[in-house]
Amino acid sequence: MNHTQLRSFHAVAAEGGFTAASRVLNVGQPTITSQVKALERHFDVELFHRRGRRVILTETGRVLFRIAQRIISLEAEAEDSLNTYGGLQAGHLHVGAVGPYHATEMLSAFRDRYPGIKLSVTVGNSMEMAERILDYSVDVAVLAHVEDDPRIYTMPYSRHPVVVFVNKSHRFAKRRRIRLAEMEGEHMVLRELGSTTRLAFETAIREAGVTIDPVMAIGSREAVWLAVARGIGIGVVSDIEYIPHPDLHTVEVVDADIYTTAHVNCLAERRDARLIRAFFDMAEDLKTRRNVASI
Amino acid sequence: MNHTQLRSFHAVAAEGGFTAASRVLNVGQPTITSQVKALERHFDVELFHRRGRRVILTETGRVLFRIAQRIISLEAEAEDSLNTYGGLQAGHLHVGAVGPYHATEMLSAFRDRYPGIKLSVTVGNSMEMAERILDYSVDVAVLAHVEDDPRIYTMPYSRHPVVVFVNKSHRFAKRRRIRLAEMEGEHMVLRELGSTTRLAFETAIREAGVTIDPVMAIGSREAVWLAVARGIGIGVVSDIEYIPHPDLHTVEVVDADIYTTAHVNCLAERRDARLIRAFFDMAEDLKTRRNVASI
DNA sequence: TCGGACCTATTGGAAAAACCAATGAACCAC
DNA sequence: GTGGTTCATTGGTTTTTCCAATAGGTCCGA
Repeated sequence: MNHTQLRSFHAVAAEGGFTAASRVLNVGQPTITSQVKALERHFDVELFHRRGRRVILTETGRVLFRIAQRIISLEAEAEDSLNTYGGLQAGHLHVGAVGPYHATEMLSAFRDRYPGIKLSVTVGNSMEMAERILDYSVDVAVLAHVEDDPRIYTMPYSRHPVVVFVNKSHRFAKRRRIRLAEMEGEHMVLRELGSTTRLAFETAIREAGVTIDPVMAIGSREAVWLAVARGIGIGVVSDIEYIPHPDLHTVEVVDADIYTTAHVNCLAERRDARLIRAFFDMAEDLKTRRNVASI
Repeated sequence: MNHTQLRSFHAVAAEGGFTAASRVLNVGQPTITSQVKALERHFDVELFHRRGRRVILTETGRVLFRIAQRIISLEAEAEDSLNTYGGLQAGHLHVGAVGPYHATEMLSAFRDRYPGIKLSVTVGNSMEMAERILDYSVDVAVLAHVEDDPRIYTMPYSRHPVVVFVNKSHRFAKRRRIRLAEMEGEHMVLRELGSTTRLAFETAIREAGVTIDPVMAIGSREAVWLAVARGIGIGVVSDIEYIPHPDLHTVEVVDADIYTTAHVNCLAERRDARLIRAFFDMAEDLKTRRNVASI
């Protein structure tokens, strides 16, 4: 059975005539005639009684019409559904992030722009996020780290200075700015080796010929924060990630360009998937707006 | 949305791959690829994640698949239904007849051959039957009368001698055969003017130059039968229509070829409608079988 | 009862779609 | 690696769909 034939039949039955059906389907009337006739001939049934210029469903036709109506209605439903997803009025975007800091702004903007899209956020380190991108369990990920993998597409999003933060009793506690050289020999609490912030900081001091004393490496931002609050050492953090604390104080490093860059990542081959493109477009807009605002 | 695309999508989702889908649908694999791709491009959605040689439904794809399954299943139902009607395993045939006499044999044979077809029988006179054929309220009609209407197709079915029947006290009651001339001046109980039996009989006696005395014309076979039983006159009837009665006796007319012919009729343009053709074919078979049996 | 309006059927040819064979590229199991 | 399997791409062919023109019929009102 041909679907065009079924659609023609349905229109004729619904509109009560071949000509009326042809108008509804935007085709010529002979087309309708031949489609319905082909359907009748193929199954060797009569679907309509042609009484002069009136057509009346036969019993067979009535049975078919009931089924056809359900099919047509389901097709409309399918089309609606696809339009809804394609038009970004429904859908589900899985977002990965190494921490909520960079991602929240984007998630909030995305939610405002596409209220119908469900958002799920997975938090994990950069390596985990890269894996999840590759196995489709997240659609986009906001990372500081840049994956060196041709399968992953990366867009720089925002640049954040790395600041030093110290306990209130530390000698830097009264300072607003320091120079890098002043950190020589400082006890420091650092993140684990893979941390992008740590990498940026260590690159900077190595270039400046400064050496520090890494007293502790901890695998969590909050743990570092607490350790510094207790005076175990001083810490470094991306300014956007810094959480105020009564015992803590931040200090700007003036003579070095230490920063981390947040990137939006996705599977390269999915760069143009509807939802993913929408997320990147929105990130692009946020970036531009911030630049304009800062002028 | 194109139906071919939907079918391809459904097969891929159901079979778990493009190649598997192409085998099920008996088309080449490139066809499937292009159909699904076209569907995705048209609505700007992703339906499958292509993970190497494995394909996995996206959320959008899952939603569409559920709808597509229902559509495909309804299409199978529609096709089944049409095959059932086309294969004469279901359907409804409206049969008209002037009396049950000629029709019952055919109805019985038809029911045996096509047990799934519902039969409705409408009884009425020839003129009513002709009208009902023309307005589609009966599909076929078994009549003695031949309609002189080009829109009605007619097939002769069986020829039945017209016999005379008399009351036990009549002078013919002891006879097996009479000649037509012997009926000169007889009191006769006849049917109404339109009766085919009456017409055949009157034509025969006119040709033979015999005149009779029509004492009564009654519009019902049963009424004539009763009138003759009471001795009001003698009657004529098609032998197949004759119903025995203790007070009645049938007499054959040997020197005249008086008979009626049962015809099967239908709307000429519907001669090849499946059910109608089946009825005619069956009538043809019955006729042939009777001729063979009579040799 | 006659003609205009309206409807379905038919036909031949044009436009569009579905389709395939061949081939490429990526992946997986051995 | 290597062969077997899978999806993607390309071009050209076959099939389907479609239309314009037209015929033949019914219906309705003058």
